[in-house]
Amino acid sequence: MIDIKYLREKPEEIKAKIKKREMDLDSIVDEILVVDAQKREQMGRIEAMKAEKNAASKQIPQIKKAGGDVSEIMAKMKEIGVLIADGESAIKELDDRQTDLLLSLPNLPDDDVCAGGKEQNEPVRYFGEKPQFSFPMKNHVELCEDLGMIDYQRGAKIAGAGSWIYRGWGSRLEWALLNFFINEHINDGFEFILPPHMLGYQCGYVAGQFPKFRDEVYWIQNPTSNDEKFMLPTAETALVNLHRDEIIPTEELPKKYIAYTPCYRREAGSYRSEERGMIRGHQFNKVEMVQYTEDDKSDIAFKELVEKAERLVQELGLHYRLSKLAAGDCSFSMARTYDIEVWIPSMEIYKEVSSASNARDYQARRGNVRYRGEDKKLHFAHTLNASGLATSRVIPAIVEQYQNEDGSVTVPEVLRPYMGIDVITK
RNA sequence: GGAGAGGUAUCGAAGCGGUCAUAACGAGGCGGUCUUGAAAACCGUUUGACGGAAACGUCACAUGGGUUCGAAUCCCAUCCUCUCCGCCA
Repeated sequence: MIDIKYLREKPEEIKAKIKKREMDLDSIVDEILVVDAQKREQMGRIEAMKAEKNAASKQIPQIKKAGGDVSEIMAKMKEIGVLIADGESAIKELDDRQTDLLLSLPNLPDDDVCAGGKEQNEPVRYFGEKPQFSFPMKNHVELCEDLGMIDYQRGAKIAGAGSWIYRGWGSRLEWALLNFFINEHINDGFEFILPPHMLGYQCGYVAGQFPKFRDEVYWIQNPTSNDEKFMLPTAETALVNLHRDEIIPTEELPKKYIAYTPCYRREAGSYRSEERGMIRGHQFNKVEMVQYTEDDKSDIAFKELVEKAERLVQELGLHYRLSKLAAGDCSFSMARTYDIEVWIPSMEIYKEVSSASNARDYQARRGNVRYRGEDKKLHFAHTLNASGLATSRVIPAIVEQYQNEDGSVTVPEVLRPYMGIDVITK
């Protein structure tokens, strides 16, 4: 949520920043200004009437006590009451409208984030090199099926397209990765959270997924009651709500959390044939990092998150690149995003395994997450998140980058203690 | 699922139609007196949001409605917490 005071003062600046995202929302900004002015004008009138009514209400018991007649004043207050009620419903309408409009504005990109869409993303650095194979390379779908690691057929049979089953060494590799990630984060002082997977609407609202992206998640409805929940599309949704409506004790900042959850996404209409296998599915596993910081310290946290995510990929020995996303490719709620993209040899493409973002105060405003600053005033916290990491892109990278001529896959060294073997064979 | 109790500031808690909502009382925090220092004691001070250039005003007692000239207080709905009973992994 964008600060209405900022919008009131610098509407042109906001319009320009949104344009960097390749969105033109000038008309929305203009409408907000109009609604805002109407609302304030209306509030001034109504508050004056309320002041009059409050004063009269104070007098009534005194006049009564003195034995005076209050019927006239009461009748007058009744009239004013009707006017106030009308005015208030008008204000509420304007306020609701303004909120709707404000919610439809994305976060503003940081000044150093370049304008434009995906094609303007800038690679920041590369790690390792593209592996070369002296034999005919297999893709991860073949490798995983041949080695009995992933069962795509039965996954689709029991749950539909976009669902797969880990089995045998596939499950063991998945589990090893998750444990490896979690242990690294615990060693770095992050608190390990296992949150509920079904969340209330408010969580998606605070994270910035709702109302705009309401259709992209799975909803749980119950035939015997009206309560609705949704399956979290990322643990970020749960973690950025932990301190909703709280004043976090300043000495506890920064708060550093990680959570492991499956991520449930509808991915409606997004299937592409080159994204076979486990590149894009309705459920994938991810370890997510989230930090809450003071509003002048989120840049430090951002750097830490990017470096931590990078380190995991480095330790796995995978070739990747770090990209700084252009404004138009950053998520709706985010002021800046860096992606870590791992090399998938069969696709000859870099695929995202981690996305690190700074939401600044955008989510905290929606969730009313505050702390007391040195100036003794309440400030909105900053929230940041980064995957650390999503396994569904890591496994294809591992099996493809580590494949051997005989169809076996060498286990990355850091995972061997977790798996108890050096090579996955048939 | 059934029965009951409850949700008021940082915490505990009083208030149960107006004269106690900045909100009693207690604790905590901050400042001070005393002290070599600390503790104790004592004194003072401690909500946030919105509108307004300011003066000042408005709003907030879980949430949303209603009754009333006036609601923390009465009524309705919803959410949450706790206790007991039932069912269950």
